[in-house]
Amino acid sequence: MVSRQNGWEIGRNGVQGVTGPGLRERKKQRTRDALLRAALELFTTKGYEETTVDEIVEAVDVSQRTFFRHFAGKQETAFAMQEMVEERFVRALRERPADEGPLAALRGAVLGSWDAVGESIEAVVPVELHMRTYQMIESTPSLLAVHMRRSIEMEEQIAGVIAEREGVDLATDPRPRVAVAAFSGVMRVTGRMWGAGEDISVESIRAITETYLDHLGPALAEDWRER
Amino acid sequence: MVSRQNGWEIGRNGVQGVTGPGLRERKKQRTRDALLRAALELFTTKGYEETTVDEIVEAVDVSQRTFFRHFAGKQETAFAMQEMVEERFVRALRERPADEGPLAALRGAVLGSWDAVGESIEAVVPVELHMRTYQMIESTPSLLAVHMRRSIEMEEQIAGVIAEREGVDLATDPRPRVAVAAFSGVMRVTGRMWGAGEDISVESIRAITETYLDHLGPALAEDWRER
DNA sequence: GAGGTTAGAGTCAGTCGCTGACACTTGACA
DNA sequence: TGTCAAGTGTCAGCGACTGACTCTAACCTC
Repeated sequence: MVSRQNGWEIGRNGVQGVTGPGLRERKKQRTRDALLRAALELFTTKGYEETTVDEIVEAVDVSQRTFFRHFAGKQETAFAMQEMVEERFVRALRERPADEGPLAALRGAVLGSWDAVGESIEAVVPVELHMRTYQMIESTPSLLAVHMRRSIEMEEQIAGVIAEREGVDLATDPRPRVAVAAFSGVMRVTGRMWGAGEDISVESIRAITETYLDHLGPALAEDWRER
Repeated sequence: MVSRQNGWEIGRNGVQGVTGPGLRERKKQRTRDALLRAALELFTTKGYEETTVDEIVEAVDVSQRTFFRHFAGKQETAFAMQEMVEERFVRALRERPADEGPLAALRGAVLGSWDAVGESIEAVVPVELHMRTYQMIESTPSLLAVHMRRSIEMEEQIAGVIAEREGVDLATDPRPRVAVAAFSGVMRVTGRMWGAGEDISVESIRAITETYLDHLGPALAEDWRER
């Protein structure tokens, strides 16, 4: 089956016209969410490498095969929430006022999406679990690796949005990619610094983000001594 | 055994005092180099994921266990050369004149180490094979992920060197990390652009590196329209 | 409401990356 | 020359993941 975003059957069953997802669909989603919660809970308590897929499926009481039908791999579960957040960020960036410069828009979008992160997430897993997951990713080498790759895939996407906003050609003008690369570099340091600290709150990472972005300009000045 | 960098036995056997590595050591090194060459050759011809460890050891005619005694994993073989290059870069950075600013020093070091890359490498594998390996890493998702993680580990190290050079405190001043993050971001875009092109030469990547670094300043200007 | 269709889940067997334990061979050194 | 141990081989086993097949129950049609 070509599963659509939400798998909604539109205007089919019954006389009501548009209905919600059917029982089958709901059951499927419930299984997926249960697997996800169980996985993240296990990862954050006993560690990612120390958690086997068998343990996850045992906690939800489904077969291993079912796990691999919902997720391409063990890793994918760790980034399921991350994916939602990133989607939100890109949308926020597209909606920034057109008169903002590239860096101002990026800054606005990232801070804005931190503010709104709670709502989208809580529907699937507790926000606190998501935050612990983020920290776990930062401190687990194999996940950190995937995290980095995902972030450069994001960079390409974001560079496209910036190029569009600024009306420049991505193929010939290196500035969108360079600006986004520098910005993302700072974002990554931010995440790492936050993960290394004790304060796991959303407010904390928001504050760190702001501080580090403020330093981007000065850091690139040629001589740091005469600031 | 605690294998040292080169495993040289100093001032032991015979009357000559300082001698080269013994027969055992040489044999070991030969096995390792053979495994490395075979692995990279297979990776670059039939693809990383499509190459099994069994195929590599078969090509060299040793047991699988031997492979895993020389390399922590299949991935490690893909980055063995990379490691040499990075070592060289850090050394080059430390040796930059003290009056250069942070970005100038980074730029000088990276361009300088591209120039010198050939010699260190050719001793183990043909430079052309190394270049193809680099391209393969860029185009293989799982390797790209590891590559990214390695590069942020490098960032931390480089930030330390920069902080030292500039006489600032890494613990309280975010500028070293921010500058290095921005610089590394650009370096990564550079590698990706090079990998996507057709020209696999060292000259090519050197030229791209220079071009992109030139754009770092302008790209961070607030308004691109009035440059 | 009966009956055919099919998506989702289970079972099983097998591949690949990787590790621990143990035995063997052969350089290294006294 | 004999002892020691580094480097290798063999074997058994774990964990992630896949393909092929079967079964169940939600579904859609009539």
